[in-house]
Amino acid sequence: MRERLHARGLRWTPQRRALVTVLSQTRGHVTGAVLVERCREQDPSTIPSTVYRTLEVLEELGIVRHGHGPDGRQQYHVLPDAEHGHLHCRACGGAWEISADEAASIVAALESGRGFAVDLSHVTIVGRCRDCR
Amino acid sequence: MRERLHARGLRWTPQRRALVTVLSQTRGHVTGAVLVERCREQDPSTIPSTVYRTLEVLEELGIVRHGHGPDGRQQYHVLPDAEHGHLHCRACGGAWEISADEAASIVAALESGRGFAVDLSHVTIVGRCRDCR
DNA sequence: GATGTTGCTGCAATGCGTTGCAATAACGCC
DNA sequence: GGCGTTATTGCAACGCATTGCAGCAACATC
Repeated sequence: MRERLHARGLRWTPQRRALVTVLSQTRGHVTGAVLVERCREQDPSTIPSTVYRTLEVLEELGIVRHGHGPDGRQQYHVLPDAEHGHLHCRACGGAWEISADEAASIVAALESGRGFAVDLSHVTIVGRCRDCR
Repeated sequence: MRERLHARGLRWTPQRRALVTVLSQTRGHVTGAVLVERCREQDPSTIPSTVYRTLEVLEELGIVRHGHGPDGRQQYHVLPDAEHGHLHCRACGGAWEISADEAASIVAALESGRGFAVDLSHVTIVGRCRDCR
């Protein structure tokens, strides 16, 4: 981590170390607020704006990705094995991942039809799941 | 409008009238904040929470639909002629609509594969447009 | 037109996230 | 180790949206 930051002229600070530590203990999806809270557990003096700004930096480095939940709130996921989208059931609140394969058809359609490059990891599709219909 | 509200046991108030007036003068997409501001122009005593609550009611009646912009903020569109999704360019901020036809492939894929019913109007896809790539 | 119900409003507080700015402290270099 | 540069931090204020609650007022009924 430190080297990757330095390579871009960025700095390795205690606050960043704390967030990276928290992230390394995180699986799946987390909201920004949860990350702030977990950082606070480690260091109660943590400031939200610092966390959010660090997340921005880490996203540029490709360490995390963020999208928005059905309510529009931030959702981060760490070190995605593969790029994927998100599926949310409006009724039960359940969440699933959409694999690149599953999304291939629409990605290809927008690509060829409009020349639009979809950022799949930022896609959240809302609707109703099988059980809730 | 009044009748549709009454049919559900709801009430027709001056505040709702104001918002409906604003909406009737609105085309395309608007953020919640903009709607609040426009209502304020008509009636400076407008309260945000009332506007948002009324929007909720109108959404249940199918008068408006809301989704989230690339930043997660609310975006409303009025009386959609046809259900459609949204496409946002991360670089230039441009926005386009995705027709039901264009989205048909993924809607069908999620439907048959998972039994998931997509709410297309709530879908926002972010990426980079042809010009910005 | 008066009255009772109960859906709505106004308000205040809260939550999540962003931004501007001055002070701080990493880092490279000697 | 000391020094200068400048990326970061802390803080305070702001913006958008949501929620709880007490009082108000639309509406149906008489």
